[in-house]
Amino acid sequence: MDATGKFRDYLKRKQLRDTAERRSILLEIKALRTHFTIDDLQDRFRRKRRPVSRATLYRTLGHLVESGLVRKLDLGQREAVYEFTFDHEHHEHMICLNCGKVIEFADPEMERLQEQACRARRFRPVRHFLQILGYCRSCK
Amino acid sequence: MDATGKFRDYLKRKQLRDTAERRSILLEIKALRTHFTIDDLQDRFRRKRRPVSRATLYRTLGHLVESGLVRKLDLGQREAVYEFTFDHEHHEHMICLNCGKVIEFADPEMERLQEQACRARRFRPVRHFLQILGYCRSCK
DNA sequence: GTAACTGCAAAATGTTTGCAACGAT
DNA sequence: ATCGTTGCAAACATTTTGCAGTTAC
Repeated sequence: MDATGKFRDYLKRKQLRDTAERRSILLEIKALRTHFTIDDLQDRFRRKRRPVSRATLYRTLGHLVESGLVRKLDLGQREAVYEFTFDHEHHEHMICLNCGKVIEFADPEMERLQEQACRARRFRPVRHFLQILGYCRSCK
Repeated sequence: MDATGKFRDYLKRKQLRDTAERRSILLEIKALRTHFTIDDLQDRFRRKRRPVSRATLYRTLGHLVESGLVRKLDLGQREAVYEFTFDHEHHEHMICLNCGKVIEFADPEMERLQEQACRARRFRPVRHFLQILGYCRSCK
C-alpha cells in the first residue's frame, strides 16, 4: 500500500478525518524528499497560495509521526526536523557541525548489534537513531 | 587530573573566571551521578538554601559541555537533559517511552563500526550517540 | 446532526540576553 | 582598575491550546 493509503488507514483507525489539509500536507512531504522543518512546509504552502496554519502543520505532523510515515529528528538545533520515511530503509545520520550537512548511511551489521543489545536487556525497541556529529570532508 | 582541575584549566584557557557558582555547580553535578535537567539542579540548590539563578545554570552548563565534562542529550522531551561524562566510558541509551527509564549500555563492536563508517566517508566525528526508544522490561 | 478540524491569537515552555550591581584577577 | 559574572526581568523561539466557526462523516 502507498503512503496515502497508509495514512488514510491510520486516520480511520483513530477516528480522525480525512481532510484536504491533511492530504495536501502528506503530498507536499512526499514531494520534498529531504529533511524539512515546519517552517519549510509553511513557506511552500504560502508560495503556492494555499496557506495552512502552523497549528495545523504541528497537529498533522504529530499524526504523521505517530502513523510511522514521518520521522522526527532532534538534530540539536532549536527547531525540530522531520523526514519522510515510508519506503525508505532505516538509516543513521552524520551531521556536520560546520556546514550543517546531513549524511545518511545504513549499516546492517550495526542494526544487528542494536537488536541484539535490546534482546539482551529485554527491551522492545520502537525506533532508534544514531547521530554522529563532527566535520564533513569539505569542512575538515 | 580530576574534573575540578580540568574545568579550572578550561576556564583559564578561555579567560573565564573561577567563581563560587561555577565550582558549586560542578560539585553538585558530580554528586548527582545521573541524568539531570536544569530544573533538577535549580531545585537542589534551592533546597540547600544556596539558590543559583537559571541564567547562570544555563551559562555554566554551556561551558561544562564545551569543556567536555558534561554531555547534553536530546531525549526528545522538551527540556534538555545532561549527564556528567568525565571518567565515564562512552555509552548509548535506551529510553522507555512508558516510564521514562534510561538504560545505558556500551558495545565496543558498535563503536568500531561507527568509526569505520566515519572513516569511509572521510567524516571526522566529534561526538556521537545512539538512542533506542521503546519499552523496557517492566513496561512491555 | 454530531463530533472532529481549522485558523487565529493567546498561552505555555525552554532558553537566551541586556543591564546594573558585584567580584575575580 | 578592568573586565568577566551574576541575578533579574524581559525578550525570544518554538510548540501547544482554547475557542468560534467550518467541514467530514
